[in-house]
Amino acid sequence: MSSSPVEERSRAGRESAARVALVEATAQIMLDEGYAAATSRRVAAKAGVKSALVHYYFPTMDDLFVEVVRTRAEMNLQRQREALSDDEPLHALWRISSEHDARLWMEIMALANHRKAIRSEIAAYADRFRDVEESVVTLALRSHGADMAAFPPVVLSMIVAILPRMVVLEQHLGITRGHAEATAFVEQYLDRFELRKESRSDP
Amino acid sequence: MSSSPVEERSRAGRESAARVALVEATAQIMLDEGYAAATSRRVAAKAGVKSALVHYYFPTMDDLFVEVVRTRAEMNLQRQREALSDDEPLHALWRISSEHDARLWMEIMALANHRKAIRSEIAAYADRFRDVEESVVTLALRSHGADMAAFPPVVLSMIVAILPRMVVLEQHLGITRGHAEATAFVEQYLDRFELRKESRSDP
DNA sequence: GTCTATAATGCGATAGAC
DNA sequence: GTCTATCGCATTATAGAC
Repeated sequence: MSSSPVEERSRAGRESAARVALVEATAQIMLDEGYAAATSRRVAAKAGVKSALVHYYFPTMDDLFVEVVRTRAEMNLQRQREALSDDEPLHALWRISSEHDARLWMEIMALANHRKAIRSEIAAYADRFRDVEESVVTLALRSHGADMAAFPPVVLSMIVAILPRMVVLEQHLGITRGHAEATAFVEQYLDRFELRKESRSDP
Repeated sequence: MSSSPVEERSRAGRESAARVALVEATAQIMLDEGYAAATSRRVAAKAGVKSALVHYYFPTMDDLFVEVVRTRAEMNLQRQREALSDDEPLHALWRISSEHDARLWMEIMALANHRKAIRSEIAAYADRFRDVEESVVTLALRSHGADMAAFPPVVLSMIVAILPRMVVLEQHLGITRGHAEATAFVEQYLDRFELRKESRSDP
């Protein structure tokens, strides 16, 4: 290991500048031009290194894609953790979904449809993510004595997770119909289960 | 034109056997292996012709992809039209969404994210599709005197359209959490607005 | 309308120098 | 750890025979 003092805390060279740059460049190209455009030569150029280095860090391109999924999954789970300590975790989760880079995840899902390694990675992530979502929603509903048989928390959490992502995707395609109504509808339901009376326009 | 008597009714050679086979082969490869695998050579091989013929019918690969989108869009709009004459059009639309090839549309959307020609094509289709969905839902709600301000038809129609597609996609990725509950939830709402009392388990 | 042949480019991956 | 150089193959697209 040729770690300088500054790098010493990084885990076994997994965070060398070039490696991190390659993963980030790959995500960026996938987002901008699609997963098919993320070739070893293109990501190397964007990261400012030569393409042979891609194969030094990631023997196959699949290894690189898996690392992109892992990295972005951890980023999102971290954002989710932060949302839990929000005053209104339900609203915070909804906001995460909206800000979420839905378009990158669409690329990742399309990729996962045809690559086993990525499929397992994304499935594991989705399970962890939905775990947290469901428990937050369950808590919110319970504290309002909602009828959870008629309105299962996991369903509300799926709608809260999926609808805003779909709106983002559609907007990029030039589709806008129903978006305003869908957003208003979900927010109205969130308010119903998580509105701190003393905090709205009347502090 | 060298049309045989049988082919005479087809519009200006746009439906030659080879051309149709190429479009179908492309859709199949996109579904099975992703849009990146749909190369001129691969689709030609699958259609049983030589790759130069692909470029005879479709000067660029984008032209071919656009034709796939057009063809599948027309197929789905036709299925939708048939659903309208169903005894329970709301349930029929829900069924279409479920049977819908969500995975192919995911590929098409990923492709559309980065290719302008395909983007316009899919936007036009989505608008026509959602048009019909919305009016069917509006009719169903109105005939039950539902509160449409609190429950906008376009939102219900989005949920009815998106949720089952998402379930299909996730299932293929190995995610199952919440699927049964989501399905049951939507069906319960459909039944509420479109249940012919005399037809259920008591004919 | 369909083919053979080919040009020009880009790809993933590896060997080996430094 | 990063580079140069290269192998072998696939890609889109075109030219031109039939």
